[in-house]
Amino acid sequence: MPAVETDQASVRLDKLRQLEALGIDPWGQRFDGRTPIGEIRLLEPLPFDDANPQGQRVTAAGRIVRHRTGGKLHFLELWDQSGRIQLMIRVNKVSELEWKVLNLLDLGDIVGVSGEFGKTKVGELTIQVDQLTFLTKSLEPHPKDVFGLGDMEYRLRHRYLDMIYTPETLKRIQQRVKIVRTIRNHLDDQGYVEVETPTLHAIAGGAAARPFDTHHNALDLDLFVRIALELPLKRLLVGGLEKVYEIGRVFRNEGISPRHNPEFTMLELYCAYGDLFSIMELTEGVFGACVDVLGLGKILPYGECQIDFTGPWPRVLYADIFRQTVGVDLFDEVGVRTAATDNKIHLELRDTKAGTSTPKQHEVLVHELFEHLCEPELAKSHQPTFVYDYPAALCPLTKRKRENPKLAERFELYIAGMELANAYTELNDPITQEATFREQLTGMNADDSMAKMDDDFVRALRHGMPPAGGLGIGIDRLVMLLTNTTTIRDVILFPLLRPETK
RNA sequence: GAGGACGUAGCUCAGCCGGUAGAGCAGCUCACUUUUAAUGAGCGGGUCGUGGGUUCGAUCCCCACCGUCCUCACCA
Repeated sequence: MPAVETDQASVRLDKLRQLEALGIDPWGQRFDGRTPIGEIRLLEPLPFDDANPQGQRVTAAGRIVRHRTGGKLHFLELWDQSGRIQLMIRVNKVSELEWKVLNLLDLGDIVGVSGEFGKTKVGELTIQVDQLTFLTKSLEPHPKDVFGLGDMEYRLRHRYLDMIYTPETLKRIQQRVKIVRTIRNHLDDQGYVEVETPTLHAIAGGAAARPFDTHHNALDLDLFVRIALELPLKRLLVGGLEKVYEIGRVFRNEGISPRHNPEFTMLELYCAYGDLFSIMELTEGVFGACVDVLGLGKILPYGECQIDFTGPWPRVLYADIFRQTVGVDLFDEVGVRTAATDNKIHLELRDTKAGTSTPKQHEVLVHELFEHLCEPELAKSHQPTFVYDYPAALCPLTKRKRENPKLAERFELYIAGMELANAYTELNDPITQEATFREQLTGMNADDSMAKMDDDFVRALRHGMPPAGGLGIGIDRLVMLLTNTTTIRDVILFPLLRPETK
């Protein structure tokens, strides 16, 4: 007895050949007149009555995701991006050719159908098919969806299957689109203009992160892929755009975690004549619009907790939360060093390559203490909280407070322990800007410094940038928060994975 | 970068003390004109991530590598 061909892909290829033998194009043609399944499901479902058909005629197209065969009666489920619906196909309702095609269908094939919409005896919304059009053959077996897709790697390497068989995935994609569109509408309504600025930068400024390097051959020029949108947008403020924003991809050559992907999407906006506090209100407005568009009320679940987005949100001073949590004053250098030692924070930065170590500057220690002690404290409440007035040394692009130049007018928005937004009253004094670009924080890795001399940017400021407020929002984290998603990989369609090696 | 866990059929997963592999679904064949994870009968399907080692014998123990996940570090 010859070996039976059992490989599922081969079986499917064989069915493709059989379709061709029947004169069917296995890759299909234009198919007009379909209605999304989600809309069909809203029609009035009348019970089927052969003698007196009253149901509405509908046409749909999509993927076969289930197939219950009977002798002369088949039930299938058809899936499209708007939903699923049952198909009922009876032998005496379709042509002989269509019946042969039906018996060659595999899970994952794409078909178009027309027929009467109604409900079966048990009340299931159904299309009783009288026209079956084959549209696309699937040559690979699809995962059986009954128990869902469990393996993260499989889901990420086959995102297209994840979209079909893990309903939450498609839903999150759709919600992300809604959220981003809502942000654009909200800003456009307030007179903001959206722009696109370069991705390739000669100087990777605007944030503290390691950039990706690249090279332009014709100019023989080393370049970086942008790590932030900030500096080009502020040049546009100089140029007279008063309310400007960009939603764009930025790239940071750093670790990957449930909250970090090497490329992610940022919103940055700048508002001439605004400041830190006008930006707080704007931020509440943007978040509020996004929360509203989901239509789930003002209180959304995130993991174990409930987040109440009703504004205005609490505003707490960095210095206050520092004093309360760490127990010493922000500017108490001795106290801070003691607290750092007590909390096992190293007072020196060791450069293992150079074999040297440098004592860390006061503000670096302050912020390490803040991250170790204050951020967990902030995470306990889960509720949106603005933390503002940061140590100036940590903020080279931020305007100093007039009454205390050791503080800068910066806030970060914390929700559920995540940093969701970062905003400044923008530094528009070119003399101070040049000085902060020159000042390297001592005890901080040079790669990580936000202070990178950018003469061209300083020159722009020297021509006069209006006082302004600026805001950055991590769109991926915002979508995570609003869609109750705990890993950034599930709000990014194709997060970075190592390529498979055969 | 450090530590931990995992990798078995198309998918989801079992596999005990080391004795050469199992289930459900999917696939194939047959039956079935109202199913809902349809049902009934039967049949196929595996380089147990890769490469070494120990052993009479390795999916199982050891080492290395590859990949994924988690925690930490990094991300001021």
